[in-house]
Amino acid sequence: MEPIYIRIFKDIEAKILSGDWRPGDRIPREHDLVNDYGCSRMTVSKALTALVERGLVVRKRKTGSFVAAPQINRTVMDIQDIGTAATLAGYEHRHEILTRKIETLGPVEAAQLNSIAGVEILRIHCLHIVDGKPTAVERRIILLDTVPLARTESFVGAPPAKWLLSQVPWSKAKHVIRAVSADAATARILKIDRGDPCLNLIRQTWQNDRMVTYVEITHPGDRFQFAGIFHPTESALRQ
Amino acid sequence: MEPIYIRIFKDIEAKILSGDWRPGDRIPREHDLVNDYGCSRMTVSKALTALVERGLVVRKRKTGSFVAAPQINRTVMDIQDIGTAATLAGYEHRHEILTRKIETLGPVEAAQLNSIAGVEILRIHCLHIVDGKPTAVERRIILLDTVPLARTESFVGAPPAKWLLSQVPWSKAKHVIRAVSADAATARILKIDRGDPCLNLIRQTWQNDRMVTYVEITHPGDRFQFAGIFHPTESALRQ
DNA sequence: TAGTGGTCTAGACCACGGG
DNA sequence: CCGTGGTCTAGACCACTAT
Repeated sequence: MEPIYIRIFKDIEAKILSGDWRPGDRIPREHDLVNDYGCSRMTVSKALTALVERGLVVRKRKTGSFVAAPQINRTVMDIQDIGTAATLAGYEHRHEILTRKIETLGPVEAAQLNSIAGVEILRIHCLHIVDGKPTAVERRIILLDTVPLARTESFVGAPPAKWLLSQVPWSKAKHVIRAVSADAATARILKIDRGDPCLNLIRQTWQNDRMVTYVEITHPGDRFQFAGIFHPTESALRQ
Repeated sequence: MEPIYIRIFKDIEAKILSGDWRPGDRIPREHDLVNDYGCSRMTVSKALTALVERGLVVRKRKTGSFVAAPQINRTVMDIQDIGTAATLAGYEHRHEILTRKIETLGPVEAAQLNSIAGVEILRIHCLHIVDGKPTAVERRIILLDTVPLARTESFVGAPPAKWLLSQVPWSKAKHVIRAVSADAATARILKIDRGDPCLNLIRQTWQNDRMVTYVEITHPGDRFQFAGIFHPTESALRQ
């Protein structure tokens, strides 16, 4: 037996998606839905809350609930560490640490990262090999102040992304995706030609406003892509 | 006065983010939290539901609730139509329709799109100019069966993305982001060199399993990027 | 001021799943 | 079996805001 609040959710969602109720239209008051479905107001409220999360409805005190204005195109992308993605796709994955050194953060980089010059960092360069082919260069900075255990970690057993995930829960992440030309160093490492298009992912992670890590991952354009599917119903109801 | 369920949410979130409670650790039973906070079980449940959505907690019947395993790096990216993005960034935006013709979908393309050959489509090519510079080529297919009004729409007033959003609520979207080399046609339109790196976004949209549109948008690599910030607390609590 | 949603209670029964 | 979470009730008071 399907829960009542899911039935309410689906009914209203269908009305909106079919165009039967248009943006700006008023949705029945909670009290009316209580009567229609013969349930309590909490149950109606749970359905409406899910519809708000789904982005289909806006609720306003005193005035009522309405079909939301058409939304921007928002998508959820899983931006995984390369090893996990490769394993899921059924490929073998390994990594090589190219550089590993402890430095202090210079003023220029500190400004870029919105951090403080002079703090100790671990700088790591790492090559990822998937299915026998070089698939990504990872250039990473880890703030030793936030992650002291990184000082003695070799990253041979698990690549930095995976190791960090197991060490530090993160509370905020920022991503940028760009297309760039391979510079000479990158081309040499990835065994591609200089100037070839590359997909460039930058990720900066914080734990409670303390920066954890900054990483720039460069993929050959012909060997990698990001994909995201947005199934709004599922995400709103966790089904 | 902050709602109780938000206080509970924040307290547990802090325990997890600080590392005080580690992945796999058991969270107090709902009954215990009811005692701790002197509130009803529904209130506790609301907080825990939000923590599940946030990805910090998993709940299991009979066994209890636990700190979730470290999550993959999931981010929410706003993939907006170019006009909206440009306006938000404070730039002037205009578009030119390069091609607009009604066709039937060929078998090869139909297979690519997981659609049916022979259906009527509207094919549109469109150039986006932001801040006076060509910033994107848009190559789009609209299924006239799903969106019959497109047959007579000129797309002069509003670019296709914006017009579609106002016409058709979508229920599923799939995105792919790649880096590619500019081919000759694209390079000419965008006034860049052939082979220059380009950021390529593919979006396919459905309304209740009926395909609405397929679009491929190509940006010069040096004039566009995607950015996403994930503030999990805000998204889970809608604050 | 009055109508609407926002939150909350103090219970209840049920479904699931480990022992 | 029985402890846990999943859902639900029939109310209640409060906060906000359009009028």
